[in-house]
Amino acid sequence: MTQVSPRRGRRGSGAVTLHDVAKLAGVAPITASRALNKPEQVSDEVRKKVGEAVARTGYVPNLLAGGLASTRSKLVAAVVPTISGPVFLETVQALTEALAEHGYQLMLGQAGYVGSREDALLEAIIGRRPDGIVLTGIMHSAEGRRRLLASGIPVVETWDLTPTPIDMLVGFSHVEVGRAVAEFLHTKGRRRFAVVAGDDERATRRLGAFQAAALGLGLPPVQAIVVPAPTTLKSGRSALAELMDGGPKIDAVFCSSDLLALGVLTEAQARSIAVPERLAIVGFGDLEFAADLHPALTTVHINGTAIGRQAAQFIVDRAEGHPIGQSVIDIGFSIVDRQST
Amino acid sequence: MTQVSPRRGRRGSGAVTLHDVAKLAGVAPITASRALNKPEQVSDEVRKKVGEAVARTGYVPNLLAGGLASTRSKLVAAVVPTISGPVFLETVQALTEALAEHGYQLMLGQAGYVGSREDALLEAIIGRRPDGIVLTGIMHSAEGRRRLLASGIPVVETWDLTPTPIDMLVGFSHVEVGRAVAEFLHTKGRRRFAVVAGDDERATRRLGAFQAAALGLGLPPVQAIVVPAPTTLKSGRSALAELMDGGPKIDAVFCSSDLLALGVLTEAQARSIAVPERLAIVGFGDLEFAADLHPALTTVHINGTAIGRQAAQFIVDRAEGHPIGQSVIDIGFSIVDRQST
DNA sequence: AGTGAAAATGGTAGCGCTATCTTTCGGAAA
DNA sequence: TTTCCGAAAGATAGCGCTACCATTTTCACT
Repeated sequence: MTQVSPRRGRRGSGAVTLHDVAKLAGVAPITASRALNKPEQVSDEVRKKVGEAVARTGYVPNLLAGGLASTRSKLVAAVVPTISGPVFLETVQALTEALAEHGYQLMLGQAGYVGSREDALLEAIIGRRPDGIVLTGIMHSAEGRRRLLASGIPVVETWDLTPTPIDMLVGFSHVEVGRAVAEFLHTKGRRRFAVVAGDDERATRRLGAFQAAALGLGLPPVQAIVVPAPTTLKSGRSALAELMDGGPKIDAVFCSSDLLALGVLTEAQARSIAVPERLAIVGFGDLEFAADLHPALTTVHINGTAIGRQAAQFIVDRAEGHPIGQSVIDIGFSIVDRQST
Repeated sequence: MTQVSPRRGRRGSGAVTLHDVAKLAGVAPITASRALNKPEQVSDEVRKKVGEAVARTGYVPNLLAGGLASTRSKLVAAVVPTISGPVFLETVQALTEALAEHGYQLMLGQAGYVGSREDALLEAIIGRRPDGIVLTGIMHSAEGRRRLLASGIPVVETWDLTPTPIDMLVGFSHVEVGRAVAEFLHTKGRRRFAVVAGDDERATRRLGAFQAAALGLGLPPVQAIVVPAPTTLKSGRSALAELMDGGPKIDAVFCSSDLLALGVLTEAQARSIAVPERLAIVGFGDLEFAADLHPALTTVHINGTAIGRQAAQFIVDRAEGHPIGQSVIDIGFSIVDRQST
């Protein structure tokens, strides 16, 4: 009752604080805090008074302070190679939404495909003490993995299946994809394969498995064109040009992204190569436009939304202390057979 | 000298703190803080000792605590309608990178085109006390604008030019775009226009200006097909189908996104409508693939990277207390004349 | 009426860091 | 030598919030 705090002046943001709200509501600060964060623990009357005080003052809780005090920041970091590759967008979107439902906010970091900024990025992320970190197909450096592990922050790796996950994981096997596509094309009667792949690690793995499977099927060697990641329509066009202008004839191309496939398709049209009659094309990703191309693109479908949602689930469960059954989930994939094969 | 702090136990994250580093380096915490944040204010010796202590302990500064104490969070929030529309990606990417260079981190929020989540999102953002907020073509509600203003956080609106910006702004005139495209097509000898546009506010504005300009040019009424945002290749296809199957003949279509334009182009190919001979197509956005389509797509180029960079500049300048010359920048646009017209 | 347990509220003490002020100290000016 | 000044380092006091524990109130049940 002897509280006097005439806002001495120089420090602080000058914004409304929980103290102000509490005073206006006539309760202790801690009670006001509970009214907002654990409403079931206070009486209806307090809840109402505090609610009114909040409305009257326009109070917005300072989550930095809350996070510091509670060691729960309600922040989740997502790291992608680059945001402009449309592949992970679906995952990031689902992640953002699923997290928002639980009151978590997403922090975005771009690692770049080359992995130079990785260190500074990690510092920036860990320093923010997020409640979780979602990695999409990156984190090459052993040093980086060690730092993540040391930080004690829950980590979800996605879009891949590694034998030694840092922590949790939701993805699928790129090796399986490569093999499955090779078999699929073989079943369709194709025999002379080519691959156009980005030079990132996962695409390379798919490529390798595809080649191995073709070999196992007794087919001639697979021609491979490697293009720089992120992949573009343009690289797809020039890759097909290269494929047609030199080297042995081919009757099927497996592309490491739908954008690349669109490029191949575009070049095929420009050269009046009939798809799928003379050339079969398979993409990867099943981007939203794939189904509506002409001809509709056969591609490998990955449920990016499910990956994002599951990653969010993992992190929220971990943060709330719920037990987690499986910490590694293979989300699988499917080949969507459309008109381009 | 009587300091005793045996880590009493239950609270806190258990991580290495600045105190630990300072103790190991044999200096006061505040000195360690300075060694890290204002290195020019300490002696070489201290800088070295602290550096070693950091390396030995693996210390990562807690930015939540730092932000709370200094009221500068080094966080910037970006709000987009949805991340899956590729239009803003370039801007977000440039923003992330430019901010990272100055030690700022990006927080991503999706408002949705409908603007229902806006309120909760604002709460989550403002509560984090970011040093700046970047808005991309949203924030309809007057209430939202009021809250932003009240928060005192620097705001940059982008991708639009409004007469009454909340704070800072970097964008271009959608009205000008609509008019310019109409004139462009007219110059090219086209006379019977159609528009396929998403139902978001900005696209609608472009549409309106396009129609008005066509009218002013003495052309017949412009047929408009409005499709739901975010726009897709599929909507583009069905829009052209609708346009061809009923109504008066047309010889040019202005699409409110490149994806839509790709859809129109695809449908035209499926129907063997020669582009550009019988139908001219203009897109919007100049996505990376536009130049490499067949035929290459004529489209409106917006320098999304410049927008992102300028927005970052605005915020950093504001945060560091540098004076800002212009607080409203018209970044302009250009029509890239390619093969589809 | 008496008891104990649960529900509701409050007090205290930090979370880990930095703004602000104060002290210390070497050396240039007087 | 004395004085003064700036550079370097430290002590103090929070930033705004919540964990933890203590206290008060309520109320079902003997």
